[in-house]
Amino acid sequence: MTSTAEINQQKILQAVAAIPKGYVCTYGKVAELAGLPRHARLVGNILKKLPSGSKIPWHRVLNSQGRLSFPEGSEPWQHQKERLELEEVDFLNGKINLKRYLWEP
DNA sequence: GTAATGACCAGGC
DNA sequence: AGCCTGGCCATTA
Repeated sequence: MTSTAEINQQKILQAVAAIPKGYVCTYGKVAELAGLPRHARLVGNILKKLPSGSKIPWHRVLNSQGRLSFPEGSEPWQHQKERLELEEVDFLNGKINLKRYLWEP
């Protein structure tokens, strides 16, 4: 079915997949890069439903505060943090320095 | 059809 | 720093 989500999902996933290794992006930016301004929320909704094993680097997507969108200390939070650290993204005080790692084309 | 929810954001206090 | 509000849009009940 060619629902809106179907199309937007591809655009958003494509935008997320375009984030280079070692960089991160915010939800708002991802939506904007996908050609869907102000769809930040939709990005979260889609990533949430994303099947595990997907090749989408969802861990490179953060909220505008440079923090992970999960409660600090939770399982998915640790998982995402770990993945980012493997890509040379450093955490300072539990937050990421967006000035340094934010990907802006 | 309406109402509530969400891995959000920016602005105001 | 924090918390609340309005907005945005798709999904879900």
